[in-house]
This record gives sequence, structure tokens and C-alpha cells, in this order.
Amino acid sequence: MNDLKLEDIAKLAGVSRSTVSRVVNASPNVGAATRKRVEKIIQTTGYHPNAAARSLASQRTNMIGLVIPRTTSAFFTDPYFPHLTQGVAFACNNHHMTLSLFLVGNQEDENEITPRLLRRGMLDGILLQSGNSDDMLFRRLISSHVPLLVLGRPFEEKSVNYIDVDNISAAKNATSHLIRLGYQRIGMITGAIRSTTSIDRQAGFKRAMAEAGKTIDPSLIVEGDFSENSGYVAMKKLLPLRPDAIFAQSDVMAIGAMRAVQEVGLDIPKDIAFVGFDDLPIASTLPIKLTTVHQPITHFGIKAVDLLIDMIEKGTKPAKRMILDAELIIRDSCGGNANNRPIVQGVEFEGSALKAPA
Amino acid sequence: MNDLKLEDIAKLAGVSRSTVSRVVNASPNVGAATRKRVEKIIQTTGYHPNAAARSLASQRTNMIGLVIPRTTSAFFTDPYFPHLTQGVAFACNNHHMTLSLFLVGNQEDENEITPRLLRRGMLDGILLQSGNSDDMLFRRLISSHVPLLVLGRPFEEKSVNYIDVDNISAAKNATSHLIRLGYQRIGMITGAIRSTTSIDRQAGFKRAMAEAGKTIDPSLIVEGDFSENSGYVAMKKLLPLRPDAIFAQSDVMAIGAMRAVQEVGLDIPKDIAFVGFDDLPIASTLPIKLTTVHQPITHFGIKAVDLLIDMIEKGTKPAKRMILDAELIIRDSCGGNANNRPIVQGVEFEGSALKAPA
DNA sequence: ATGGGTTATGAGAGCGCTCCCAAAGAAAAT
DNA sequence: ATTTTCTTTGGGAGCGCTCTCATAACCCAT
Repeated sequence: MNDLKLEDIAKLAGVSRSTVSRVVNASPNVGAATRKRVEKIIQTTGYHPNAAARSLASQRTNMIGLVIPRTTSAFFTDPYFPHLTQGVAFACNNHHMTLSLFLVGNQEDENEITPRLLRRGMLDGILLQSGNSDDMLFRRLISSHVPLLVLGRPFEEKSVNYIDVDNISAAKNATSHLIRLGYQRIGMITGAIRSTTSIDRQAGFKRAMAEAGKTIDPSLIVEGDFSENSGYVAMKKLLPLRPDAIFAQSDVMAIGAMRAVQEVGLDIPKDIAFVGFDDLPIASTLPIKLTTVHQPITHFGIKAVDLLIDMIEKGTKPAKRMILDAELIIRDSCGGNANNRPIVQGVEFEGSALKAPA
Repeated sequence: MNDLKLEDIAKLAGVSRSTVSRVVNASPNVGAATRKRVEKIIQTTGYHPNAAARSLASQRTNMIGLVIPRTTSAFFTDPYFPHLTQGVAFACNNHHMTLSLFLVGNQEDENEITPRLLRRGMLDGILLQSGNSDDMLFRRLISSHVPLLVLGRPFEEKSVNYIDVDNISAAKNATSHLIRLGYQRIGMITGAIRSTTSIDRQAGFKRAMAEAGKTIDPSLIVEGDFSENSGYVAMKKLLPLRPDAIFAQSDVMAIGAMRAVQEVGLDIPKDIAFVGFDDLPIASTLPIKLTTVHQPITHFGIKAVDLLIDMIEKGTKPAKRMILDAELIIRDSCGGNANNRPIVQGVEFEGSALKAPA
């Protein structure tokens, strides 16, 4: 039906191709009358410019890719990722950009996806979720021509653009809070041990302990992988060691761990206190509301897109770096006094804000 | 660095542009020696064809769009959606297709996104999550030239291609199971009342009741919107009416409702039995394991992509229709006998399969 | 009037690929 | 040896846009 091209509109309006192009692209140098006339024709014919042709001629596709590498793709079982995607998607809309999603499931996927990522005339820029250090995809992308912004601190920071949350400070604050409340045997459930996220949160934990002059019992640090089940399993190991407080590196793991605690009939926070990380919506609707570090996930996605677009338009050098703060939200799971409870703000709570039961 | 084009490779290999194109596109009519030579050059130079140019010339972009309309975008707080996206993304990889994600947040988003969707040379086909009947986006997309497959039954089925789960039968089975177990006052918490999903599940519920010769108490049917909180709120309304079993139209709502039940100290399933819908991974890790209808979400996404690609390649007429079955998984929340528990299979359980605690 | 400066419009040359068609060469059939 | 057929290769015309540059039209100050 609608096989019109620029040329046809031009003919119908009695002007040249160039003029129609100017109207379509909102160029200022068009006479008011001409513009009106052309716009009317476009309106009535329902003309839409051809994206491929435009991309070819302008060397801009107005598309960005969001890549979740294989080593991180378990993230999809974690609510973290949908929230991030949402932020990225909304920001793309605001910038009139189209978002392409690349979920790398396995090695074949990676081989299949990589050339598509590297192809010219496909993506104006790439957002890459930080994964493991031995990520082949990561290295190939880094050395490509496409502007690349890494989400989360990469292993090799040198001259790579990235955006991250201040995991060290946040974890330190969370741990310090536990220390301040007087807990003596504070354990930690880590995330996937090879991720920088987990490494940094661990560093924050250790720093807090060191500053408080407390020695760390290594057996109280148990490895998880950010999943609910891994939290449960880790807590099973921790239970015999009688910790009185746990810093879980993700809310989901905290939930798994709390499940393990409740199964043996212990009380939270009286017997064991908990602090999580993420502040997912569910954290505030749990039977025992979770004290946790609020990550501005959606906001993080938005900032990432803003930064990437800036890189696309103004070049990638010098390397860009952006670190966002994360704030401790004190609720019930950590025990102690919950008076100075900060207000939780932000879009990621829509649809799950819970009216207090009567 | 890598500003090579087909022409350059041709020159380096001492052949014509056409021949290189044939090699790149795996056309059979190339001499073995020539192919080797060209492939070698491509290998060493790291040449990648320009996607925009290829799209323009071939009229194929190898991209499909996944569109979540405004009226359904709350879905993103529901784990249903990530799972679907994952299925779609994986299927895209298998077909060497790129997935573009369009999350419509609000009216402006819709206005912004629509032209991008309609643009030629952008998408080979569109997957549209079914939303409300008054969805403007839906109508514009239906009447466009792009092959369109609707996910979930649309309001106006006539000549639209769609794929759905057999919600009516599934809801009927779930309800019948409750009836069979002898429950007398069976309530239902619906999803968003204007969605076909919810309408169909409601129809299944009613059909089961009718076939069992039971009258329906309309006050035992309470409206939710698929969210956890709406389940909680709905249950608060239901509690004074003393139902002995609840069919919740989504797992997440069932979880919210169960929370309300536990808050007043009632026992599940002894005082109130539950059946959910979706069979999210969490359903089997809940303290009281949830009896629910297993939706093959990831598989659904895969099938959808397969069907859409078939439409792209072979035309959209006659209208395609595909209905997948959903099976009742009996666990603990419905009480009664849980012996004939089916095996739960499938990819969506990865990473959350739970070892039984010792 | 006359020139300099601005603004509006058109023409044309690509952007980097695909794909049809023609040509050349090799193989098979006569 | 000659014709026919098939395979392999090259040439050229687009695909539908953008963008630079030239031209035409118009403005105001002198």
C-alpha cells in the first residue's frame, strides 16, 4: 500500500526531494508555506521514511544495543535486570532511539551475536553488562569501533568507559550499620565471586570491619551467586557457625537466606539480623521488611543511556566514568532502632507500594 | 580503522564485488578456490558487511520488534515478562535475528514509538503483547504493512495472527481440581479485568463451576491486576466472606493473597486452599509450595518467534493462530492429595531448582 | 538603483550493498 | 570437432535516503 518514497512526496508537493528531506528532518531552512504544504502531504499519505536508507546515507542508525553476556545471563532470573532494561528502554524512547536486546545464552549465542554487534550500520553504541574477566565478547567489543559503555566496573578499567554504583561505600555503610547495632558475629553471603560487583561489595564489608577494629572470620564469608537458592544454601552452611547478623550481597539472596533461618525456627532479627542489597520492591513487602542498600536501578539505566549518547555524539575520549551513590534503607530485618528511616523515592516502586494493613 | 567495504575485499582478492557478496552470503555458485581465497581475506581484514546497506538493498533487516503496550506495561513488575523476553531473545539468536524491545511507558512514549514501528526498512516483523481493546497502537499496527503476531488473544480476533495459551481450559482444570477436593466456597482473584487473559481465565472458572452444578457467588470474585499487591488487597476483601479456596489468576497475586491470609493467622491450605497461574520458579520454593497452572512462558516466546518468521517468509495469509496447552501442577497449597504430582520440566526453572532441605 | 548578505530551493553524487543479466569458461552431449 | 548445458564470474542498475554545493530569490543598507 504505502510504498511511497521521498521522491513521491516531493512530486506530490511540487518540490524537490531535498526540500521534503528538510521538512522530515525539521531543518530550519524551509519556507513556512512550503513546509505546511509538504507536511500536509506527508500527513495524508501516511509517509514514513525508510530507516535503512536513512541509516545508510547518514551513517546513523539511532539504535543502541544492550548486551547481557553469557557469564551474567543468570541475571535474568534476578529482578535487577528487568528494572535495568526498563530504565534503558525509557531513556531510549526519550532520545528517539531504538533499543536492541542481546541476551547471550551460551557459547553458540555468543558466536552468533558477536558479528551482528560488530557489523557497521547496525548500532550507534553498545551498553554492555559487565561480566567475568575472561569474557571473550568483552574483549572483542572493547577493541571495536562502536562506542561502548560498560555497566558495572569492568575488570580491566584502563581506557574503558563505564558506569557503576559505588559498591564499596554502600557495602561499607551497610556493614557499619550492623556493627553499630552491636552485632558480634557478622557473616556475609557474596555474589558470584568473579564479578567486580561482588568483589567491591566484599571490599566494602572488609573495610568496615577493619575500621571498627574487628577481625574477620573467613568461615563467615560464604559464596553465593546472587540467586535466591544460593542464599538459602549459603545460610545452611552459615547456621552452624552461629552468626548474629548477615550481610547478603543481594536482596534475593537475603530472601533465600531468611527462608533457611525461618525453617530452623530462628527469629529475624532477634536471633539473626539481615541486610540486603538492591532494594527491590519486594524488600519492603516481605513479612519482615528488609533493611537493604537502595540501588537506583532504573535511574542507572537512564544515566547509562544518556552517557552513551553523549559518547556517540561527542566522541569517546577521554574515557567516561560515572559512579552513582547507593543509600542504605533501614527497615526491620536488621533489628535495632528503625526510626531514622529514609523516605524511599523513585519509579521502581510503582505498582508494589504497599498500603499498611489495617 | 575497519572502514572496508565489499569493494575493498574484492580488490584485495582480485575478484568482483559480486563474488565477494556471494561468499559472504554463502551462495553455492562460487568456485572452491575462489571462496577460500576470499574467506581468507575477510578473515584477516576482519571485514563485516554494513547492515544498513544490506537492508536497503535486500529489503530485509533481520530484526523483529517486541512491543509491550502501555496498557500492559505493568507486566514488567511481573516475572512473566522477563521470561517471555528471554524466550523471544533466544529464538531470535537461533534465527540470526536481532531483537528490538519497545516498552511503551506512557502516551508520549506511544506517540514516539509508533512511527518507528511503522517505518519501512526497520523491522521485518512485530511481536505485540496483547493489551486493552482501546489500544490505539494495536489498531495502527494491525493496519500496517509489517507482519504482526499478537501475543495473547486480541479483542478483535478477525484476521489477526496470534498465539495464546489455552487459558479457558487451564483455568477450568484448576477450578475443577478445587471442586474435586471438596471445597465449597471457591473464590477467584482476577487479573486486569479488561485483558483477554483475565476474561478467558474467568470463563474457565465459570465453566468448571457450571459443569459441577455449583452456583457462583459473585461477591467471591474480586478484581486484581496481576500484581502482588492487588492480590493482597483482594484477599483482604475476600477474607470476611469466608472462602475455603481461592483461584488466583497469577502466582504473584496468589502470593500476595497468601500473605494476607497468613497475617490473620489462618492456615494454608487447611483454612484456605490456593491455586495460582503461571508456575513461576518461585511457586515451587515458597514455604507452602503453590499449586498452579504451568505456563510454558519461555517456550511460548520461542514458538512466537518461529511463527512470526514463518509469516515473514511465507506471507501472513491465511491468518495464523496457535494455542498452547497449560498444565496444572499440583503442590501443597491446594491441600488434598498431592501424590499424582507431575514432573516439572523445562528451561524456566534453571537456577532456582531447590534441593529439598535435609 | 546597486551591491552585499541572507534565506529558500534544486540538482547530483554518493552511502555499501544485492541481484539480475550477460559473458566467459568448463563440462557434457552429440 | 561442434553444439548444448551448466557453472563461475563480472558489470551495472538500483535500494531510498542525506548532504554538499550551486543557484535563485529576497532583504536591507547605502
